[in-house]
Amino acid sequence: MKIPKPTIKRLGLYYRCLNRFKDDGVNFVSSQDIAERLNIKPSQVRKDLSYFGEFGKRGLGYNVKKLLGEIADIIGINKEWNVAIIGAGNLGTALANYPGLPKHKFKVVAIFDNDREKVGKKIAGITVYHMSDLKELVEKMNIEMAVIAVPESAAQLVVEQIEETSIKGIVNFSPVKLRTSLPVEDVDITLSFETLSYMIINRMLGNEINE
Amino acid sequence: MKIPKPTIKRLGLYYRCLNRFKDDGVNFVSSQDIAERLNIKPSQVRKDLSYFGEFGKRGLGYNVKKLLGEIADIIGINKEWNVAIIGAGNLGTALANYPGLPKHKFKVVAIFDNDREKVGKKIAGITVYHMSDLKELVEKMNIEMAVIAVPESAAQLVVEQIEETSIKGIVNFSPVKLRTSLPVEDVDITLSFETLSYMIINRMLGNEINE
DNA sequence: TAGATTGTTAATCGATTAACAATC
DNA sequence: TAGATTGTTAATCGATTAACAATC
Repeated sequence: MKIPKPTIKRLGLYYRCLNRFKDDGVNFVSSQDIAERLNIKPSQVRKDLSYFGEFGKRGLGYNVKKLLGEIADIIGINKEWNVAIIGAGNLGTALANYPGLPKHKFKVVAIFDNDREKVGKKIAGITVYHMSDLKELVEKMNIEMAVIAVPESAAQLVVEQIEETSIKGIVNFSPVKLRTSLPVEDVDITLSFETLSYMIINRMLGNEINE
Repeated sequence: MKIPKPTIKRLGLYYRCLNRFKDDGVNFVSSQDIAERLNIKPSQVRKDLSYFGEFGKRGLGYNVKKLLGEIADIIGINKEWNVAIIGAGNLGTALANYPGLPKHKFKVVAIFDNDREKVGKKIAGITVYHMSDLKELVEKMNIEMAVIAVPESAAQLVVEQIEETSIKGIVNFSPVKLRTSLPVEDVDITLSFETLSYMIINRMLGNEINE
């Protein structure tokens, strides 16, 4: 079955939201409860979940812990992912230090850079290796995801080096459309600033904006 | 008129793409040329632009420099935006150092933090101030955008402090749905990793994925 | 003029929402 | 059983795409 991309994004949001409920000691939630917190419609929640199975009990709602497990299975965060950061600059350093990643089962196990000066150093306790060792270490360390945190000019080249390895997907922080057959998630920071810029201006002009 | 949100995002992509054409010395491009580079349909490009005016010449295409100017006007990057980063941790530091922001007219002019240890220091040449000075400095420095780069637990509190000032919009790096009437752009890093996780697993399972 | 490409309308596609029978 | 809430279908809404007359 064809699953809408927005549904996948929301699954991540449901997961987070359910964790809050769990922390609050809540055992059962309704689609209504979830929807309220996320500012969406209850039927959206039920529809999204229904793509993957029947997780609720009519009249009762969803068992929080059980649903957390189901969603973790669906999005694949029931296991730990080994991640390599490519680029030991500011962004790479920030991501290596970012506590949100290990907290969510994404473990940065290696950093790669082309600068021999940086190789051998440690960032957030993680060793920086030279790009030429990428293939070897990906196999050895069982790395499945790569983060592209290099300048725009180097991004496509890095992709080609990644494709030589068994890495299965890329989170791309560079503002370039990558040419690759691997799955890519773009995190486009300047685009977010530009969108905000548009929203501010048009709010000031009193124009209508969608969502 | 109601403009689709995806249209705004694409406007930013067109802008980038046109800059590449300009750098290559190209003077006129067709919707086809732009669409090819971005992997979308030419009619999408024309439709997006048509929300805002008639910028092309039939039979000829679009004047690259003129269209760059038009898009800059639309998304509001014909002027420089003064930006404050809230949170002088790793992420805040990375953003302060990120060359993509000033390059795109977003100038980080101040960093704010609650930690007295950090106040007075400089990051990427930008002074770190104490949160209690936010309101005063926002007025003095004419700051219009805030970047939330604080831990999840502090995010909503920061929003309330921002709302006391004349700041007009927020780029939010914390994984929390902010309650505010200001325009917010969320940059949800862990959600991107989770989406990639889903895509990898389902590609391996041979499932269909949308887009 | 002939060829090319726009701007726009209408058709299609996909995602969200309302409604409700099923059932805990 | 009565009340609540699911899972799912059908209706609606919104965004993308194809098609083509207008026109450079």
